[in-house]
Amino acid sequence: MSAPKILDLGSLKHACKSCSLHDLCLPLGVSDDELQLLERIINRKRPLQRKDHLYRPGDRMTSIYAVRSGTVKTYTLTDDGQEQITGFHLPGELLGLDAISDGIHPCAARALETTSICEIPFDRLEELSVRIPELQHQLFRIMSREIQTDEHFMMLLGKKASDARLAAFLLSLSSRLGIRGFSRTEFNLTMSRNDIANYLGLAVETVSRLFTRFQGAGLMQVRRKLITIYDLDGLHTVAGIHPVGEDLRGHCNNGQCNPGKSPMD
Amino acid sequence: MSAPKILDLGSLKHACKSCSLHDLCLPLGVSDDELQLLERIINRKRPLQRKDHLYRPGDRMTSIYAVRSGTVKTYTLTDDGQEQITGFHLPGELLGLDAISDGIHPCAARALETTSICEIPFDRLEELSVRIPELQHQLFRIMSREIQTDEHFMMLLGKKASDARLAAFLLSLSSRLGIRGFSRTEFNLTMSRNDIANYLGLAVETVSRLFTRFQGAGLMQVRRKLITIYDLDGLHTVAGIHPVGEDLRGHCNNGQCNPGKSPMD
DNA sequence: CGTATGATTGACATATTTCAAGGTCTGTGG
DNA sequence: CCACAGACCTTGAAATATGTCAATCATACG
Repeated sequence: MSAPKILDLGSLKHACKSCSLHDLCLPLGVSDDELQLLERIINRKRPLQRKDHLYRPGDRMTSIYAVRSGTVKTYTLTDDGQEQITGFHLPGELLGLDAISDGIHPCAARALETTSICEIPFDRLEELSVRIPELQHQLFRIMSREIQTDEHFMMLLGKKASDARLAAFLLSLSSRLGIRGFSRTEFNLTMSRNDIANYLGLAVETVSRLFTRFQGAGLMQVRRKLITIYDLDGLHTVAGIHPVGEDLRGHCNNGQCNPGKSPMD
Repeated sequence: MSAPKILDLGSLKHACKSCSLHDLCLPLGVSDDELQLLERIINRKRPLQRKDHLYRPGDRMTSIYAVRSGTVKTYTLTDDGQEQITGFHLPGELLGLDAISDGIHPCAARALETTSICEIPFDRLEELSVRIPELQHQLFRIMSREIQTDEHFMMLLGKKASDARLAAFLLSLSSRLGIRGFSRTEFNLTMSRNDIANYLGLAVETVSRLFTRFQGAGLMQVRRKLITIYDLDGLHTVAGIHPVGEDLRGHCNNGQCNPGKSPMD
């Protein structure tokens, strides 16, 4: 089908609330009218199957995307053809922001499992942002947060040892899933050990050993893909983050700082 | 409003062209009128002296900044109080974009030498962006570019050996200076070895040794702060970027491929 | 079932850090 | 102007975290 199914507004609005554009519209005073305008430009795409590409490096960028459900990894190829993963994108997160600059996707985006996606044509989003200043502001905020997250990640790669990296990675997943209403302590790794290692700049073997070590230390249980975290604070300590020290909320590199729970489950 | 000294438009426009907001206005069809509007909100700040802070972590963010001349480093503090440098900002580059999200600076910004800065109040820039869609677009592009650069840097930290990191760093400086009209092959490092090491996730000693090695290999000359690059292509090769043909001499992840001794003594 | 893919584990290699020392430059105060 | 202190940089030797290589094991999948 060329034209994606048109959804009635009520459900779409709900969709945005629980799903992805949460970030885009909700945290600010976007009126219902404006919300409708926004929703009207959003397309739902047919779900991606595992290993399907959403886009590839060099593709023309026309839209940005929000993950509704599933997981997407983004990666580039190094000059010698190796894959370098630049991020994992969970439900409610945007991707494609790195392509605005050139209008060409520098990365590939690929589903790690069956994944549904909302597509937001960027030119229309820009038009709308001119008409809805709050939306423009929110877009700036989202991109800024991405930059902040990236900086944080650089610190991880530049300064932290392997165990701290893996711990921080797990905590990041935990927190991001938690924000969307999933369990913070029990979840499935949708990416392979290889992907994790690649992302964290480590060897697969190192990641594997660390999992066993963390498990041995009673921090968590690892059964294949299934992670059960027993000791979040302990993981924080390994990650070199002081968990209780008042400031975990203050930073909250993930946005969503409001203590209020995600509305849906 | 304590309008800082009003500069005549001619000189300001010239200032923007040669200086910093080049990126912001020139590459697109911003009319003279619009350019004037933009220029009117920009303040020149009194020059920073070496080690002066432009802002500190936790400071309220009200403006973004463009480096007119000089160098600024931005850094965060890790949880255990160590400094982690997140970037060096050369003339013509913007900083503070990571603070839009929270309205609070997550990083500190500090001058590495006498530095002059333009300040752009962000709320006014946003207002203007609503009125000048091309400006909004350009801002999105700039932020997107930043994200892209960060992704690239992650790859460096995650995948590249120390020599490739340093080579890439030098090439980045070279290219960025070149863009602004400075020499690509001869420049001063305004940052200490310590800063470089910190930024690249290496030990100072490693950086020092690499400099000697690069010098011994005839890639460049290092005299204290003064860098003279003799072989840009060679540096590209070390950095793992194939500038032209691909000749990596087999495996050689180490820059010094000769199994014998390092060419220097 | 048997083959392919991914994960784990061990032994070994090595790039980079750490530790320690000495060298060089720069600014300062006598 | 010189001497000195302190910061910065370089160099060497030893320590180590992590990568590489190789073998085995578990799981998924046709």
